Amino acid sequence: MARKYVPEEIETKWQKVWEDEETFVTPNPEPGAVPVGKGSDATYVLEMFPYPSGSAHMGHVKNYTMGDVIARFRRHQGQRVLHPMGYDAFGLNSENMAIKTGEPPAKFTEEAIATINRQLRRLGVSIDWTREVVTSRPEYYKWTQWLFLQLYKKGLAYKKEAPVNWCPSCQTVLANEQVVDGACERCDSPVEAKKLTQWFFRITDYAERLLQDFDKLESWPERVVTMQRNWIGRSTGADVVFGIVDDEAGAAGDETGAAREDLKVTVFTTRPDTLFGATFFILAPEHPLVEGLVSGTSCEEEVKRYVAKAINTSAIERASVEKEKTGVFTGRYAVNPVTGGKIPIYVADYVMMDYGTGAIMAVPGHDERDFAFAQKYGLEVIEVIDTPAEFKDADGRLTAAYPGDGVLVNSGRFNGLSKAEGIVKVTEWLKERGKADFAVNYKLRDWLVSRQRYWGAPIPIVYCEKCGEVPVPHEQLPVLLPEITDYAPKGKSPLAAAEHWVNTKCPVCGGSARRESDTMDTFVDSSWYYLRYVSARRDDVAFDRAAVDYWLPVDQYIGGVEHAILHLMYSRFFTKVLYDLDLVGFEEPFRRLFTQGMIYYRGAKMSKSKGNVVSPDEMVAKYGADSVRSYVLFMGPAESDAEWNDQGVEGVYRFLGRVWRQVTDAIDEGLLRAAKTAPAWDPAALSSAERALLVKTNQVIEKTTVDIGERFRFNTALSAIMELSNDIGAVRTSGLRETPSGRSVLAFALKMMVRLLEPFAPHMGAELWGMMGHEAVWDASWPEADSRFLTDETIELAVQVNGKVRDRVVVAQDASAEDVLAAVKELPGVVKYLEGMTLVKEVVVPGRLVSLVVK
RNA sequence: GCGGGUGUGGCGGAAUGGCAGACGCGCAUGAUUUAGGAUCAUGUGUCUUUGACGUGGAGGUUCGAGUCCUCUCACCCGCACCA
Repeated sequence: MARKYVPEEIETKWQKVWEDEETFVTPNPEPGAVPVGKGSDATYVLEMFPYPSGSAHMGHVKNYTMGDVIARFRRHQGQRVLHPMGYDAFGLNSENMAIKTGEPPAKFTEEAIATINRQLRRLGVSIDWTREVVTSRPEYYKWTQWLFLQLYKKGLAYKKEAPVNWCPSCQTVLANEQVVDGACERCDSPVEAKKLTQWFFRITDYAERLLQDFDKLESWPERVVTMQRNWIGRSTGADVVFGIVDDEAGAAGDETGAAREDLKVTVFTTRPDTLFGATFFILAPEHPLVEGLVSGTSCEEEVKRYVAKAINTSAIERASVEKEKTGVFTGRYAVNPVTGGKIPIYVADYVMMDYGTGAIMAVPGHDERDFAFAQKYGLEVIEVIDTPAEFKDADGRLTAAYPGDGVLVNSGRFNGLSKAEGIVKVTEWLKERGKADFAVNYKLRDWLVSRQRYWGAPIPIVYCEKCGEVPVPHEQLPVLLPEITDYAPKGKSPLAAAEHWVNTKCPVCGGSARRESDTMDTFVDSSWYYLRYVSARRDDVAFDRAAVDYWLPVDQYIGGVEHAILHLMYSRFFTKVLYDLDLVGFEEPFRRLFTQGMIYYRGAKMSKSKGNVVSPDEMVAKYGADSVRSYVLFMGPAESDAEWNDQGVEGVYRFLGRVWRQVTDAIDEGLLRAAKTAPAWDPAALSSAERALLVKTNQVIEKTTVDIGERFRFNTALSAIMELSNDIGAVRTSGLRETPSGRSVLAFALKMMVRLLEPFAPHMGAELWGMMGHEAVWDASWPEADSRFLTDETIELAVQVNGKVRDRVVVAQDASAEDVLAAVKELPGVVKYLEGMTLVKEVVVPGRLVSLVVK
């Protein structure tokens, strides 16, 4: 008697089998057993590892299911698949819990890991758990610290004073990500800028390679590449040196004025061609020259007041484009290096200290911002690029800045050049005179990695009274996090208060020393975890080179687009550094990247505060893992956002129930007792109904293979399998089961349906495949479509006359165009439209349609 | 402002330049059932229905356009005084 479909029963059964038999454990090849380099049989499928806050959500379910479908599919194709899992376990969630409760963050972290671990196993994700990594455990962060030291030795990790985000209420430094609209994410107080000495990684050294190596990627979403490109923000132009002179009256600055004539300020500009139109000069309020320039002048008071105000204005407010431009005159002048003319120097907060040199030449005629400033302060505007009339008033004066292309005018010897020529010629002319050079500028800043936080990897540096800054030697790693009781930050890292830990001995001279008390940004942990998986249990190396060479780079990386910039760019940077250190043999870690869309519910992103969360646990309990897995991929294209629909998951559950019944009923009828291998059908001996089902089955094999393997269109793969199920259902009452060949076709269709569905619904796949008398569906090779049965013998073509479908014609699949046309011209629906007309064109699209044009 | 993307039934969505709406949800009718649920069958873009119209809008290319080109509107995402 057919068993009822009880997902929980079969799912827990197979999950236990997979666990007990270590089905998905994939060891590294024995040393020497494989050729050096990436294994031709090796595939690395990786999903971004979760941050363990509480429990897994539907986004995780989608992410890990997608990876699992691909991993299972590749295994069926004969690949050895590395499909590991781990936890990005350092970070603020557990730390904030610790601050609130006084209990150690490790406790919350490990609890969350246990929960997510259980959830992933309950979903039947085929993971090699022997490779699990947890970034907050000493056996992992030992190697994070080791990597820090590799960068340190290369001069890529360094300290400098830098402004950071400071929350006065929480008494702590915040990461940029924790600053939301200029306010603290946790308490909403406005964030202040504070100068602190911080550790940085010199990612700017790699800016050019990070841009160039996009060419080395096989398949990344264009928008991710674009976002990174914009973030790196390369622009080309020139550094131009301006001299500074005293004001003509010389009243206030007489005594020091002489010295200032030698003073030089460099600006970066993308438009050296407009230099003749530079009518004033601006310094950022934070520019180091400002104070000296104005000291003792009549402008001093006003400038100092302005600077103080600008520095106290929040970054968000100051960066607002809508804000009216403001500035103050310094009483000093710069010398335009091409005209020799004196131009006034202003201080204005629309010039930022952290881009370029913090000083600009202002060309109001051809820069909108400079134009607005010139208007407000009555400064001269000169047209130096021939400007279209719509930018001018009746007198020919500019009414708006013209930033476009044009011919140079009012520019002396350079008149008549194009914008592009002007950029080159003006720079070259100045370069010969030592006043400029070609320059490239990036928006990318060095990566600030120190955090004044407890729950992170300690930076492995000690400060010795005698030897200064000393890296912790390899043998002394890991620098363990000390156990403390008060996790609340008080302006510096909670670690700084752990005196017994901070006080240590200098590794060089043995004298008394103090440990660095800052910890590393958690993005450091996640920038190399994909390497650790290959050697997760090794305690003598971070990763084994031969194993890395065999498995990496990652063939398919899958995750959310929210990591488009930070995580993905930091990982690319790390890989390049490791390549330069000859620790890995490739420069890009992720060959193919897939960014999945988010799951919404009731019109919004799921969140606990909105109370619109769909719990994976509840859904799995109600419908089973197979249904939840299948539904998250059936919702729509995996890369698009999609809205969770309670009835949608029910529909998929019904579909799986139908598959279950179709197969179990067939087994009860003895239909599947047929031979275990596919019979070699004789095309000529098949009835049309048999052939139709056989063709459908082969078409679905073909489509599913392409949809999973090449297109990542899981929704259409599932649709196709549903169609197959519908067709199987439709022959239930037909005569198909009355003949041996009919029964064998039906049995074949049922088997293929189970096989094709298995990556999505692996438990049902294992159960039904077993009930059919086979073993270990997860090891079976992927079905291949039989090209003899991909099309039917006859096909129906639509017949168009002047673009409108007027009739249909059934012809042999391989009929010639002549035969088709001859048949078409007999059709009553066509004859009607041909009468009294002249046939001017005939188009036959094989397998599609026929199109006739008449006049 | 700059960059990227998306617009198709009541809903999610499908469609190498070739019969728009596959598949699923929902809905309707029927069968089964004491009833409900489940299951099965049939139907389901719109309209003034012998036919016409339909993929945000307007043009264009083509025998043929959701798909390619030009312009335009709406929404979403990223960056944003980047010199």
